[in-house]
Amino acid sequence: MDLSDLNEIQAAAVKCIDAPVLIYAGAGSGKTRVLAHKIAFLVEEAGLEPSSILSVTFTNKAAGEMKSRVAALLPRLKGAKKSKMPSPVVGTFHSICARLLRHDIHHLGYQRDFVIYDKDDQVRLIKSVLEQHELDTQLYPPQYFQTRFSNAKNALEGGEELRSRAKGKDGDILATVFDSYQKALRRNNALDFDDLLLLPLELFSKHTDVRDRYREKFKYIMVDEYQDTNKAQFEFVKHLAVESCAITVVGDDDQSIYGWRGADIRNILDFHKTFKGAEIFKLEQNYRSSDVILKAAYEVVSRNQQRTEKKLWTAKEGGELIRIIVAEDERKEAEIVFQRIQHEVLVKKRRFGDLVVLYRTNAQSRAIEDVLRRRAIAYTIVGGPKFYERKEIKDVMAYLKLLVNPSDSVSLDRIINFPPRAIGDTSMNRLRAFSRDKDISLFSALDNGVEAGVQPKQAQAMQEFKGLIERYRELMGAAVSGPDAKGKSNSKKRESNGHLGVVELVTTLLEETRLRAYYRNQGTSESVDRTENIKSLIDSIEYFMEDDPEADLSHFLEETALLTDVDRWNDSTNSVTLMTLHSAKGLEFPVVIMTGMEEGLFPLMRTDDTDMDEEEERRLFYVGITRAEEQVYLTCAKNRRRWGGPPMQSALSRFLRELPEELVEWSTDSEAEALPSTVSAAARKHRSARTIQAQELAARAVLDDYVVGAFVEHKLFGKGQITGREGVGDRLKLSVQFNGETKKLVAKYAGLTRL
DNA sequence: TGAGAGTTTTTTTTT
DNA sequence: AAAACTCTCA
Repeated sequence: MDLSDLNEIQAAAVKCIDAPVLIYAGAGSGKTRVLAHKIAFLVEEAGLEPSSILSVTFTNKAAGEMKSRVAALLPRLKGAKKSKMPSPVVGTFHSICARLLRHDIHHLGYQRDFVIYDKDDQVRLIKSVLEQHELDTQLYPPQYFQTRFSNAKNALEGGEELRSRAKGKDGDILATVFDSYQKALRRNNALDFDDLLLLPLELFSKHTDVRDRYREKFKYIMVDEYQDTNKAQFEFVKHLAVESCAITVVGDDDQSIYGWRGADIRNILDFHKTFKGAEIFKLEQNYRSSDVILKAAYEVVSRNQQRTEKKLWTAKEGGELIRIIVAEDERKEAEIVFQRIQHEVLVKKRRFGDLVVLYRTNAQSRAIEDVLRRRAIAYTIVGGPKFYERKEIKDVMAYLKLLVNPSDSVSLDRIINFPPRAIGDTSMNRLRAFSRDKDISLFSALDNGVEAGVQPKQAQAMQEFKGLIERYRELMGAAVSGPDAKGKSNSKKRESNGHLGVVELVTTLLEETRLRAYYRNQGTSESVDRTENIKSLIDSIEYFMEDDPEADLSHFLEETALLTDVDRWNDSTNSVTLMTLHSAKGLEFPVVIMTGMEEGLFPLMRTDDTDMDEEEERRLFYVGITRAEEQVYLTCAKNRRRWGGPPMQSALSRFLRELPEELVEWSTDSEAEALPSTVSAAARKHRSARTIQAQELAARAVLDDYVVGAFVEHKLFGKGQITGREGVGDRLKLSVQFNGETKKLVAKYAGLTRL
């Protein structure tokens, strides 16, 4: 097989298939290329079936990339009909485990149509457990339990460890609540994120026949971003590969940034202990960044004590200096971000899609977003207020989840009285007590309202609701038997007629429940957004179904639960990307603008408890810088307000001082504004840049001054005032009020002059 | 029971 | 500053 695309070390790592392989792959060292080649190599040279190779990636997006790169390398994969030729199994730990459990979870006494609880669902469930134990949720915040439980599970610990780690009564409470929480999950036929990783382990150790089946199936295992695996993930890999030793893992301890999520750096450092005779390769040639960027990044990260020594190098020389810009406050900082975008696009002739703005916390995006919106810069936010976490979306999803799995009491709780059906807390509490007493699911208890001591009117409403859900379950083609029957009913028999397509089903359901109408009739500007969001949820269900006509509702639910924000990010739209440093891992951009470079914010310091992990913060900084190919900007604000309070003075981030002086260039926002009036060479350069900008502005109206309220002049209509705007770039339309008459004009062609 | 006013908390990063 | 939660009154 042709490995001429690879350098010597890369090729050696690909060809080494007789021993476990650990590849230290620095940022931008071409590890995806290596992994893709190795899969192709295993197929071509070792004769493995593609479907017998399991490749674990960090995001689903990376999985998609991996698949298409492998396909490009394997002509027979590419040419063949997709359905004919099985492709390698590529996905994240979570999605691979979910798929596995859909197959085999019945061995553990769960039903296959389990739903996945996100953090919000978990907290709700914990809250109801706390109430059941009559614990004050003020004194015992559900959030806290959620974190503790998740950490415990990630470390493969349970109630006992929780008990012994905490002192005294707290330990008992933790253990008790944990126990009830687990039981509640099981009753609801639900798994939380951590269970997705844990249950396969339980399955493998209790049912070795199942484990052996998977060992047989997966003849070779590859794991990317190995430095970010936690204990459960490590055990999963170990189960499958410890005997065969047919495994390659790729990682970079300098890019380990998920310690807080249970990622265990020892997994990479102790790899050779678990997998005997491991071969280690270090990829140190970087194909992404300029020499300046690499040197700066190394200077910073090499201060860390806990790391294996490696130093990236590049064949490129020199590069643009790193620019640090100090702003007065976060508003000015956002202005600077805008100016730099403007500069890069107009002067350096870059596309908007070449730029990324990074920050430590999601909350920082707002100030930047405000300015970019005002300035009509097309931007895309990755993460932040997440679509699938919006209230209205969760409401609709709760209906869908309940259709798939009526045992899901968290979803039931959420929607039983939404839109209002006159079933309040009192009634529900009675019903809950009743269902616990009789040990039946909350859903089936809906029939027994009167028996549970609920008022007749409410009891009837409950029955009606149950009838509604059941009717739609039938329309959907689900087994009619209900939740308490054992889950041998297979989902795949909806060829039979009388069943609605998923989209029709959802639309009708939303009409009948009047949920959409509820939001539509609120009449607030917010409710307009919410209605829109519901619409786009339906659209995305439609797309999903078009993509995979075989899929059903539970597939859709699974996908939405496991997709990350980066997965949903469409990098082909030509717009500036805004995201957190964590989300940026694995990505690259010509220009990186890192904001909020202040002590306390980055490195981030929590005001209350535990002190920060300085080394991890530094690695995060390293990850940020090494995303850049050519240019890095670092900005900070001297004063910043955090959550509404008065502006607080902040000191420059220590990381700024750790950069070698000769590689950086400092300026402040006031200097930046003053530049054109001075006479230095740099300033002249800058001024000519401004001139170009002005011309470009008029011609392209991409970066414009057409703010609402501005006064403009039109050749024909004369003087007017801008009253509204829609669209961006060439499609920017302005509403302009001229002398009593309002006109809508396409900015590009209107030839307006700002007054 | 339901709506609206008033109060408190939140923010670290994410599967 | 916004969302989530609690309280009060009809």
